[in-house]
Order: sequence, then C-alpha cells, then structure tokens
Amino acid sequence: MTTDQGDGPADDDAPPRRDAERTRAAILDAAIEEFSERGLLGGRVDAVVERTATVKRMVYYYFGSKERLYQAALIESYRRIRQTEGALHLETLDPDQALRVLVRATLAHQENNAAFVRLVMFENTLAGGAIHLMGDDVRELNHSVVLILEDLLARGRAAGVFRDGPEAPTALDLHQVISSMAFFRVGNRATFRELFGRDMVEGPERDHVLELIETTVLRLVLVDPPA
Amino acid sequence: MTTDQGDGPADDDAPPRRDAERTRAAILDAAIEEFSERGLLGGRVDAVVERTATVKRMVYYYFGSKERLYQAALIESYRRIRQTEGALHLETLDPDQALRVLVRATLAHQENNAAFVRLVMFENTLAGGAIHLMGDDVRELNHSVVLILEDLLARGRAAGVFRDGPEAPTALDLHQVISSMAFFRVGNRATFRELFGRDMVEGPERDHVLELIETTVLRLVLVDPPA
Amino acid sequence: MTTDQGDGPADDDAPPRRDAERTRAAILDAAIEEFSERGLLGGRVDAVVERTATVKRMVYYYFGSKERLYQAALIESYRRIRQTEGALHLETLDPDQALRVLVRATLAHQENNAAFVRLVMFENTLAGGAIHLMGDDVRELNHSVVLILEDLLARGRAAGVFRDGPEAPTALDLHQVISSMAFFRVGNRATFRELFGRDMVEGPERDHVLELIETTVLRLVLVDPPA
Amino acid sequence: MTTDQGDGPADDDAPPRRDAERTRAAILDAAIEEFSERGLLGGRVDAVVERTATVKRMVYYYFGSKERLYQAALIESYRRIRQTEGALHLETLDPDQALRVLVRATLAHQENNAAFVRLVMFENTLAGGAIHLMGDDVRELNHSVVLILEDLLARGRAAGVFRDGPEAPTALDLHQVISSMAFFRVGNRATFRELFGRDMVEGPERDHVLELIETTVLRLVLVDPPA
DNA sequence: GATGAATGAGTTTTCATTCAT
DNA sequence: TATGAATGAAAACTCATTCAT
Repeated sequence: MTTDQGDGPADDDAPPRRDAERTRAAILDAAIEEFSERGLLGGRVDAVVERTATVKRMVYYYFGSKERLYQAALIESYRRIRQTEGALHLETLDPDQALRVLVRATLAHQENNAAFVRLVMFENTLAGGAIHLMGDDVRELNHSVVLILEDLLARGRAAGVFRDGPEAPTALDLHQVISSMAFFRVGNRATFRELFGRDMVEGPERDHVLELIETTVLRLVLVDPPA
Repeated sequence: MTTDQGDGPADDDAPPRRDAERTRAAILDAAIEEFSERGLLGGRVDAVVERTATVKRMVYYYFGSKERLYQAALIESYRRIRQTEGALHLETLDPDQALRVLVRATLAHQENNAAFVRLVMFENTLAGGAIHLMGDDVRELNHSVVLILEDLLARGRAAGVFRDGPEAPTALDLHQVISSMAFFRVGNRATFRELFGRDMVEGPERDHVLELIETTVLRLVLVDPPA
Repeated sequence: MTTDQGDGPADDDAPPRRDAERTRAAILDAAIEEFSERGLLGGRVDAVVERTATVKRMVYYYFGSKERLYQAALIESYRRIRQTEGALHLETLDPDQALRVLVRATLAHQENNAAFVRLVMFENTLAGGAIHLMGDDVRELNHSVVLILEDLLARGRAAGVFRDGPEAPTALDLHQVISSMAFFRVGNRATFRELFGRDMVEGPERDHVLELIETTVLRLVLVDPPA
Repeated sequence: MTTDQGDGPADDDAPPRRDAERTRAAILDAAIEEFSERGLLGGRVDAVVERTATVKRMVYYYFGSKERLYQAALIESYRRIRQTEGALHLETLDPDQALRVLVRATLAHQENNAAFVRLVMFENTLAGGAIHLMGDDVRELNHSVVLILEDLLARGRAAGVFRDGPEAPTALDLHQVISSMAFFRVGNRATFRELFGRDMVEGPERDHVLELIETTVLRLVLVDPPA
C-alpha cells in the first residue's frame, strides 16, 4: 500500500532511497501485529519496535504517540480489508447463491484476518468504545457491504425466493446476523473450544460450523427453506 | 460469598466488623468491575482497591497476585450466571415457546451483565486465550446450557415441530448461534453503532433486534416456519 | 533443652500443658532453619511461621522482633554445639592421637551442623559483624576449645613430640588453622565444587580431604613429621 | 570496561558526556560495593543507584534485573582478581620462596579485596550455592592458580625440597589449604575477634597470623621443615 | 532521517509489624 | 495464650517518552 516495492520510480540513485516510507510501513505492520495481540493497553511500544529494524525514536518521529500509532494501525487494517473485498461479482449469481457466496467470503475473510477481528474486539472493550475509528472513509467502506446486501435482497424478493414484508429482515439485519456469527467464530474461538470442546476455526468441526452459519442465514431469508 | 457463617449473631447492622469474607467479596466485586472495563492488562490493582474500603495489601493477602485476582473475578462472574439461569422452568413450556424464552433470557442476561461479556472478550484476546478459565466446575456449569437445549430439541422433534435428521442443528449448534448473536449485540455494540448507526442494546431499534435474533434462531429449527 | 518432653514433671494435668515452651521452641527451631538458609536479611518471618504450627503473631509475642528472633536462634545454635562437645576424653590419649581426634571431631561436627556454620557466615557478612553474639557465655564456651588445645599442646611438648619455642604455634593458632579449614570445607563447598570440581564434604574425595586437613594440622605441630 | 572506543576524541576532561560504558561501569562498581556489604538478598537496587549519578531505571536498562546485576558484579569481581595476579613471576624464584610469595600475595590480595571475599561468601550462602558463577571463563581463570601451583610443586619435587609420593599434597590440595586460611582470615574476622580477641587482619597480631599461615603451608610441603 | 542513552512517573509485589477478638 | 485480619512503608520492576548527537 505504501512501500513502493520493485517497479519503483524516480530517485533510485539517491543512496538513502525511500527508506522513510519503508520504515513507516514497517512500524505500521509491526503495530498491527502487536496491538492485535495485546490491545492498546497491553501493547508495548518496545515490542512494536522489536518486530522492526528501527528504533523506538522513529515511532514518535512518524506517529507522535502510542495512541496515534494504534489509531493508524486500526485504519490501515480497515483499508486492507477493502482491497480484498469487492471482487466477488455477486450480481452475476442467483440471489440465494450470491448470499451463500457472500457468507462464505465473510467467514473466510475474518478467518484470514484474525488480527483485524482482534483489533475490533479490543476497540470495543475500550472505555468509550470505538473511539479511535474516526474517519468517514471507514464508515463508507463498511456501508458498501450493506449496499451489496440491499441489492441482493431486492433481487431475491423480486424473484420470489426471499421473504418480503414488514417481518422480513433488512440488509442491516442480515449484516448483523452474519457479522455476529463470523465474529464469534474467530473472536470467541478460544473460550468456546475450552468450554465446549469445539474448535470453530480449524479441525474436524470446521466444515460443520461453516454449514451451520450458512444455513442459519439462508433460512432467515428464504421463503421456502429446504427441509 | 456472603457472611453470617453459622453461629453468627443477629446484629448485622453493627459497625463494619473485621470480616474476612466481606473484605474478600468487596475486592472481588471491585475486580470484576475494573477488569471488565479495562481487561487484565489494562486494569490496575490500585484502581481495584480504590473501589473498596480496604488497601492494596489485602489484594495480595487474599488473592496472591493480580493475575490470580483476575482469574477469581472471571470464575465468580461465571458463577453468578449459573444462579440466574436454571429457574426458567422451560420443561413446562411447549418446545418452541421454551426456545423463545431461552433466547430472550440469554439476551436479557448478557444485557444485564455486560461486565461478564467484556471479561470473556478480554479473555479471548489474551495470548493463549481462555487460559484463566481452568477448572472443571466452570466447564460443567456451561455444559448445563447444552443439556437444557438437548432436552428442548428432543421434545420438539418428538412433537414434530423441530427439524430432525443429519442436517438438523445440534444442541451445541444452537448454543453457538445464540451465543454469537447475544455476544455480538453487547460486545460489538460500540463499533456497530458507530459504523451503522444502530444501537443494538438500547433505544428504538432494541425491540427489532431482539425480534431478529429470536426469529433467526427459531427459523433455524422450526420445520414449518411462519412466513 | 527447653521443651520438657516425656519424663516431664509436675503440672501435667492442666489441660493446656506447657504448650508455651513448646510453641517457643518450635519457633526457635524453625528460625534456625530459615535464618541458616537465608540469613537475617533474606530470612522472612512468614517463612519461619510456615515451618510451624503457630501463627506469626506468636513470633512477636515470644521474641519481640525479627532481629531478636535471629539473635535467639544464633545463641541457641551455639548452645547446641556445647552439648555435643566435651565428651571426647582427649586426656586419655597420646597428644598426637588426641589432636587427630580433635581435628576429626571438629570436621565431623561442622559437617553435621551446616546450619550453624551458615549462621556464623551470615553473621560475619553483616555490616558491623558479629553484632548479635553478645553474651559472655558464648565467649566462655568457645574459650573451652582453646583450653583443651592448650592442655594438649603442653602434654605434647613435655613428651617432646610437639614443637616448642617462640616459633611454635599457640593453642589459638591451632584453633585458627583448624577452624579455617573446617569452615572453608563446609562454607565454601558450593563455590569450590563449582570452580574446581572437588566436593569437599561428600563423595569420593571426602576421605582425601579429611586426610589433608589432618595432615596439615599435624605437620604444623609435630617435631618430626612422617615423610 | 573502560571508555574511549576507537574513534573517540581527545578531550577526556570534557563535561561528563553521555557515555554508555561509563554509566554501566559506574553501576557495576556500585553494585559490587552494595552486594558485598549486604548480599543479594540484603542489597537494594535503590542503594546501588544512590552510589551513582544515574537513576534506578538504568539498572534495568543495562542489566535487566537485580539478580542479573548481582551476577555481573560477581563475574566482574573475579575478573579484577585475574588482573592482579599473574605478574608475580614466580618462575624466577626458588620453589619454596615462590610458594611463600604466592601465599603472601594471596593473603594480601584478599585483604585488599574484602568485597570479593564477601561476595563469594554470600554466594555460598545462597540456596543452591554458587549458582550465579556460571561461565567457563570464570572457571578457567581460577584454574590458572592451580596450574601455577602445579608448576611450583613440580619444580620443588625435582629439586628434592618438596615432598613427593602418594601422600604428598596435590596442587589442588595446596590451593584448598591456602584458600581456607585466606578466606577465614577475612571472612570470619569479625566473629573470631569477638570470640577470641584476635584481629587476624589488622593490629598487633597481624604479622603473627601471616607467619602462621605461611608456616602452615610450607610445613605441609617441605621435606625437611625448619624446627 | 536516524540512533542509542536517559528518565520520571507509575505499577506490582513484599514484608515486618500491629489490631481486635 | 492464641489467632486471623489488617496495614504502611518500601522494594523491584515497567513503560511511554525525550534528549543529545
């Protein structure tokens, strides 16, 4: 996103190349790791630096404070997600198939971005809650998911396969349900495995869990769910 | 947990005598608050004590270390839940009604015990995850919910109102789905409100959200869900 | 020394028998252990109590303070040594044989009373040094060893087997040499073994070390030492 | 150990610049003093720092923990001894003269390095004993003394002045005997003075004690000791 | 831009000792 | 005489941040 690797341009002859950006990016990477593992309060600036080739002073040079570094890590995390999404081309699929694909994609995505999930969990545990999320772009980004769902629902209702009427779930409802189960799967994995012996992310029960979540969502919207 | 052991006298209103149990319980209460607000890493022993009439030394007198206090707080939190549960008498209700009541009770409970939810979230964010939950009693306690669900499912299937067969959800499946949505509602409330403008816990959308969750669970198990 | 075990007298019918003395003695025993392992500064009152059936308050009841308890432990330790000594009947042996016996007895004694040796070492490491040894009885007790040596030396000189004259060692000289080697053997055992691989107290080199020390002392006083 | 690494400039009298080595060395010096006076358990990090121009934080910056600082002090102490030794040129002296010089040098050395003796005493009083001495360099260093003694003994035996045969003392034997008396003189000085009125280190009996120790060692090895 | 040394305020933990019964 | 609870002072250790080069 920021580093300019490889095909790089212009001033390659200046001995200290764009090390600035590289250093900044390296710190950010390390911060995402550190904070996603221990949160804002538990994460240590020293630990961030140790994951890096630079020294502590640079953190303050580039980010000013631990808190601002945390915020930068959070935003960067959201940004990376946006890149991954989008390319599902759900509009070419039947509504119910499209919904299945979306659910599976969401699950896969959070599975591959546990760091992101953890960051959001930490964010929610902070006093005021969600304080560091400022920025309309983040809000806008997340809204796009709702738009996709809205289109999906409209097509499904038009086709008569999705429920309609005042009782039927809205796009935001669907997003809430999907997010709930996707988050819980990754975020509460440890506790759930410890207490009930089920690993929702890896191992033999993984497929069953994915099926379960997909089914739950589909039965919520389908007019005529399969037995 | 409370005082008045056996031979204890009547005058409970006497000036606060030296009372080990009372002191211990007060520290534990304060710890649940503090840790649920800031987590193990963020919580401070000083802050725990400030919520109390005792001094810091007593924390170490009774609990040994900050970590052991945290663990005690976690276990006590689980214990309190058990007390609330159980008294629902679900066996006297029709299966589908019973399931509705159970869902609503779970939602209400977590709503009233945000501290508990937050503690579990913090627990899941810790390195190894769920490390502090050791103790079979906690595991056993949580298992009771699954047993209740199993009975419920059996009755519903016998009555022909709940789905049956290899595709049908198990008791643990149901528990996972219910927990997912109950946890997300309380645990991710801040982020969700910030990003989508919906407050899942209080305010005008509260009822809609409760309906949504109940419907999601019911449609998952009902053979013939209402339109 | 203090406890009154068994053949005990008088008021045996009073239900709480001489528990006072028993408690005091138990604390003293525990204190000797604790302080000989960790010294005055390193020893903890809690640890003393844990080696006992009583509680911490009793330490203060009987001894007033940690320091006074330490002092009591030190004195008691010296007292116990006195009991062991004395019964060697060296006067019935030839002077050189008597000296050999005395050396061996000293070595054996310190080997069996590592706690005592350690207490003395700790005492010497304390700031002022030997501050807690006050009491003429202790001084007198130790002087008895010198008297024994003086008698021994006189007999040996009279018999012409021990060196005489201004160059010859005095009784105190002998005591110093014997004590040096006896103390070092027990007190510096760990370091010496670590650095030179020789265990001076146990194992295959033990006999050699005992021989060495005996020889060193004997050659110092004998007029005509064996080749 | 000292500063002025390589490119360093000339002005050594400039105001105390930021100098890592200097700070580290100052802390180490202070630690040797503090720990030799009070031991690992009794020594306080605050007290170490007070002997210094730096602050407590630096102890942890450079040494990590109190225990590691103690260990560094112990090793540094051993290192300093090595520097003092070696330059005796014993090989140019007659064997018996050389042994006398070595004994006197050892005594003088420990007299001038009471801190070292005390550190070793403390080390021996610690639970496991000599635990902090790890490091082959320390072991190797100490072994050099034995090598010197071995050379000395060989020369003396060849010259017919030192005892030979299975009964004769080994180099390690000699080292043990010398160390015993040198250690006792400094380490048990306080107790010995208190109990027997003899100050082995200073005062009128000093010379007598040095003579005594020298004689004891010499008579152990000489074939034909003087009357 | 980059770097290692330095720092002060805070945080957990320990420990001898006293209180109330 | 015995006991468990309580406590304040001090100790070890941590951490975000800044200084000097």
